[in-house]
Amino acid sequence: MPTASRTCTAPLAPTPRWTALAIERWFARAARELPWRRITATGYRDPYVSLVSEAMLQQTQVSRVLDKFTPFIARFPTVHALADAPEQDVLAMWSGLGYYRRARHLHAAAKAIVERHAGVVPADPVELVKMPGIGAYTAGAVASLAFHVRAPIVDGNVRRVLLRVNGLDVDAEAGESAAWREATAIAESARNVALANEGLMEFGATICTPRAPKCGTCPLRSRCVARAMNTQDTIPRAKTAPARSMIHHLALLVRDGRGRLLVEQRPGTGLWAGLWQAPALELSKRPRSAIAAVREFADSIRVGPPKDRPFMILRHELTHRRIEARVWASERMSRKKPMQGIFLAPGEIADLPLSALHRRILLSEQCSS
DNA sequence: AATTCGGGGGC
DNA sequence: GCCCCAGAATT
Repeated sequence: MPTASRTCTAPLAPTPRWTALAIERWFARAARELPWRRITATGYRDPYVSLVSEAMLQQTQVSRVLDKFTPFIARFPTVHALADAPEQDVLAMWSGLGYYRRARHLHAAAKAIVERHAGVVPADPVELVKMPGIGAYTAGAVASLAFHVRAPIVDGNVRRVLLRVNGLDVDAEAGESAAWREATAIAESARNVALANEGLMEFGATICTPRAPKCGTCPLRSRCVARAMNTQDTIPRAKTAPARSMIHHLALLVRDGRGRLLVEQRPGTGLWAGLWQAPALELSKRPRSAIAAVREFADSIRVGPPKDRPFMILRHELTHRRIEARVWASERMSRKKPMQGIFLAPGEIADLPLSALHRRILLSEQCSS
């Protein structure tokens, strides 16, 4: 028996090869069936489908994307169909997913693929990353998952998994470059890079979760440094949250004689750029008198006076803002000064690109009428 | 390097 | 309430 027993030695981190093979083995058995994972006659998945799903999945959970993905592909089945579609149609199919810039970028990327690559999605991540809305992650994902190119990918899941397995007790930002180095080594040593890459993400989403990771059934636990040192719950370290500003919306619901609702389009930049909504006054402070403000607003857009009280108050939270919307029903429109604007019937409103906030406003008025 | 861009799930 | 999510572009 050795006299110098090792009682408190840090465990040895696994090699990239070991991690890749363990993840591949696990994923081959545990993969969820998702609509964008279907294999075509080529033996690989449709790269256009991969491109759409990866754009939708940016900062968006799988369960959210499931509702929107199939209708989107049905409406725009090919890269040509998407490239030829009006932007408003693309936004309408994206409505409710958030981060609408992604939809515009995806649309622009489809046009670029048609114009510069004869309508064929490139397999080279160096080419992919030149397209609007495609960064290092999405380029690597399309290249590796749809073409089996040995390109690395690091998303929030992969970063967390690799930091934990290697016991790097840092915050997510500090661990970014280390995660890319490790992901590169994994992609290069994997047996099947598509299985290894997608498996790492799935593993992070279902086993090595942000909170309460399932270490008891983890296929990596024999070699996981975080598990051995009981740091799995603190990796990656949290960062301080940004302050949130308050915005007050005073929205008006205006109907014409046929019961249609007035809508306006937001400016081309900033929050909910180019999306449609009920006409609204937006204030950075709570108004001294909301009713006075909304009366003045109604007069300025030439509609009849609002009722005395809002019929609905909605609260909506975004990452950097918190929005309180008070919604007034306006009385009839002024006949003397007929206002100009766009009125839409309920069925037509359903086809507009609307933020979740204004969808709630407009649809609830449709229901209450 | 820090901010902006949505919306919702999970605890 | 807080953190996070198959991130990317802009400042």
